[in-house]
Amino acid sequence: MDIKAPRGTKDLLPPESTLWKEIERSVDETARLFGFEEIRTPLFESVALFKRSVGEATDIVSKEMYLLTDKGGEEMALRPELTASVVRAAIEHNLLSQQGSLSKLYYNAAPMFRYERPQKGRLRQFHQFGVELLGSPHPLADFQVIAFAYALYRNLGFVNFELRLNTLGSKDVRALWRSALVDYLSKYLSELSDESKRRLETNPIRVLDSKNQRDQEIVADAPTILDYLSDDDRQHFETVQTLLTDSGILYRIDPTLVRGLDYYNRTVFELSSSDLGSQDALCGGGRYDELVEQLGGPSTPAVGFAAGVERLVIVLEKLRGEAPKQCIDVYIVLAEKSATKSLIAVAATIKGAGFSAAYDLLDRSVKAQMREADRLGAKFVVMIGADELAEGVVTLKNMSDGSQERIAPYLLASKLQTS
RNA sequence: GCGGGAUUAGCUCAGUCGGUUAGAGCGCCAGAUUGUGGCUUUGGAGGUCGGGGGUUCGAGACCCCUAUCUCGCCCCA
Repeated sequence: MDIKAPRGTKDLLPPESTLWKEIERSVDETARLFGFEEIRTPLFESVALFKRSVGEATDIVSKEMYLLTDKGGEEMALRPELTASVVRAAIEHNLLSQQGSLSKLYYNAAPMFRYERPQKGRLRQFHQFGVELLGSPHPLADFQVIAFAYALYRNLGFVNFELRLNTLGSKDVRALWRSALVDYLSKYLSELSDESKRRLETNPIRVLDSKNQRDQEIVADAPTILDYLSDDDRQHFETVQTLLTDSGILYRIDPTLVRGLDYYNRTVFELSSSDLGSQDALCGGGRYDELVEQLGGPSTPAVGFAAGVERLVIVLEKLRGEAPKQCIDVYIVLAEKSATKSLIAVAATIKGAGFSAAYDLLDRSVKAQMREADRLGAKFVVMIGADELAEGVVTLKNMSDGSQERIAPYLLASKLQTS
């Protein structure tokens, strides 16, 4: 076959799909506990939405979007992220019209598209879950969003992850800091890596998380946002930290943590795992108090995060090793070919009692059927043959100890329930 | 978009200096066991050696192009 899945896309097959299902259930359950409700938005949106929210100069918008022009001549983009869409939907459906209204929304395993060079943990179609909490300026909102992410990873059994926290201050403060940063970095222009020289022009804040060693040495003494914070910003950030500390959530302040999307302000955070290699961010998020208004809605503070499902899966598989196979409760072996009527009746009885049942669909020998039962991890085998038919019974075999007995079919359900 | 590594059976991989019919383990199918799984044993099926071109008497191996995966850069979830 010469047609393959497009570069950077993946077919989701068992048993990995089982793990995905578990993650999705875990996200749903955590959302329920935190009182978040699900939102689903279109896979494509007007290009303008992302230009106005994520930022026209960002790589995501300037280089990585899947663009298409529909037959009506509208410029569309497959969504590269979901915050912009959620905010658009919240505005469009007046979820934010009331004073003091609050929206707690989440999304689960939602596909996103970015035209990037594929790598482990980085695909062109990838999937995220995340939350958006719209309407609260309070540090408790920041806390709740971080606590949501933290609880989720903890419940899935994560131990090796790190929560990094920073604040970007508010808009005017950030502008001041940014120009101080540019002044400082300019002094070292000749020593900076080429990449950082470029970023100094386009997005100086990103020089902070350069992986180049000399860059990092220079950055270590650079002016930090923490020195520029307003009293309100500082108070907000400290309260968030207090709330985290009080609930036993470990974090590290990382002044070099900056987010790649333009709309963030104040609190930003990232959860990362050393099991992932260079694409190590499990989830990232923060506060975006001006985005709603910027997209034409009422002035509404907000905070959220997004998490990569594929990266979570990589770490979980590493954590858990071989996936346990799904076992079936009962395999029905048909030893008398003409008895299909009994076969399907017995199968219906078993499934009616809430137990899973399977039987041979390939007209194979008894031996092959038994092998199949074993392979499927069947706890019991029900055998139907000429003898059983004549006596009006079935043979029930316990696969773990090999014992077997003949019983009337109507007793199967209760027998299975008590064993 | 830039640089490195990889691609051989369903899976994980070996394949020497370029040599004749491309191998192993696991998995799969069947027999030993005419109605009974696992363990053992015997046999069997399964390969356009990622694709295309070139060098050569001869290419899985060497050269070029290409696709995909992967590691790093970039970017980010």
